[in-house]
Amino acid sequence: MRLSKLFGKTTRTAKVYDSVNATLLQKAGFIDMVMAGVYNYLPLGLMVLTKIENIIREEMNTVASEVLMTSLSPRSFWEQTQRIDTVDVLMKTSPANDLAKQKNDSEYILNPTHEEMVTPLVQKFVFSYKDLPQAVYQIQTKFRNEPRVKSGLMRGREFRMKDMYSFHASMDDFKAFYEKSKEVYKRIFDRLGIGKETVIALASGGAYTKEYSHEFQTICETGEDTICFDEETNTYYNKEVAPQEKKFKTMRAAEVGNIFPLGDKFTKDWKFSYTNAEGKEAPIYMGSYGIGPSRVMGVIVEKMHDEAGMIWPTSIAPAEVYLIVIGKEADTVKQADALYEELKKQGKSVLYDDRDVSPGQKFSDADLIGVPYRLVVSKKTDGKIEFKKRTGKETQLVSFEELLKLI
RNA sequence: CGGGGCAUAGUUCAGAUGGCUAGAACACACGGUUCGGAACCGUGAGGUCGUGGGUUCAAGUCCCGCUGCCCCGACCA
Repeated sequence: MRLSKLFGKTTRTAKVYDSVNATLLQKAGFIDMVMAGVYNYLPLGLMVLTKIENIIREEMNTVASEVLMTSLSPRSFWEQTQRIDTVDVLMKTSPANDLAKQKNDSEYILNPTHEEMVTPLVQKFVFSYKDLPQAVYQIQTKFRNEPRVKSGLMRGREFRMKDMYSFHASMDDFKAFYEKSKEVYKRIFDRLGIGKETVIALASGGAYTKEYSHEFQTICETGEDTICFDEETNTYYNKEVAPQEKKFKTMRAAEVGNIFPLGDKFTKDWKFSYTNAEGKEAPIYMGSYGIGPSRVMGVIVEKMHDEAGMIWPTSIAPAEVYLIVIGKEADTVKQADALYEELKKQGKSVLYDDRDVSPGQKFSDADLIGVPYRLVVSKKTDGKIEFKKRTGKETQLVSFEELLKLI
């Protein structure tokens, strides 16, 4: 798309935050803070978020069905599982006025997670062993009233989450699916460009199971978690559950995903069971599997940037190439316009910097926005195209055919 | 939830010890010059200094409450 037509702008006077992702994403016009931990996504930021979510979606579709559940839930659902008072990040609505108060109890929950929603939903369609297993997922906005938000997109009060829930007729079936989900998650993080630095760490399984849960932790200096690596057993632990030994190598990491066994906690609360092949009632076992796309976006900025700006992996960059035109001579503009159209025809996504601003600003913004390849067309390139990688220093003059081989 | 800091133009900020007819840069508008690393010159528009009280001849500046934001810690199915 043409930058002259794109809503949003880079700015020189952005506030410098402690976290790089909050600073750079706002400076580059990807996001806009509304209040602590709550951000608008502007076009460039939404492009990245959408690409992240689509990669997750493609991989999740291999093991589950996508649904979209509501953001609001009735208070009674949370009373059913007795989490109305124990989950302290719950955001509750207050009655709008006295009239609303008369009509109903007027208090709703803005869902921080969806076990309370998905269990009764699946219960409506599953009765027999023939209906199991089931796995559904959604990608949606979640609300958590965190006592302290911090670090830009890495911990907010409103954030994006992919959450999957699986339902099984037996523990064995659950375990097999749980292992399979790990493989799916690995593929997702590989495609997002952080696979090599993302490890699986054992973590607390929470209140409903004695087993460990598994966190997908991306090694990151500015992450909130500390993980420990046991070289003998080749195992990572979240520090919270690491055995009390001092032999571990510890490092900082950011939790980008978490999968955990739920046992029959929720299915029991909802009296959700099935009829087995012998005609007898049997318990249903559940698992829950999360990835935070907005947090992933923040973590990737934390890990991949330099003093000039962000450096996006190709798979989630807002575009593949950043095309700069310098000068207003008819020939130059014509060549740049034609190149833009040709690249689009070839299926390339292009940010075309056709703005009436100085060359210096275009170069600077290209680095800040951080798409993988930069192209320049000017009087100096003399009918050819200057090519440069965001991560490289040297430029080269190429023809259109040569360019297609490079990108 | 504890501790520290901050709140002034669209944005980022400067305004010691009270004297303000409140400034700068960036952004914006107009004119001109310029076109390979956030160009330059000129002109202009833009503010009830977060909010409610208080002290004072006088409050952006001092005191108290409230609200919001940033940072540290606790917390984080």
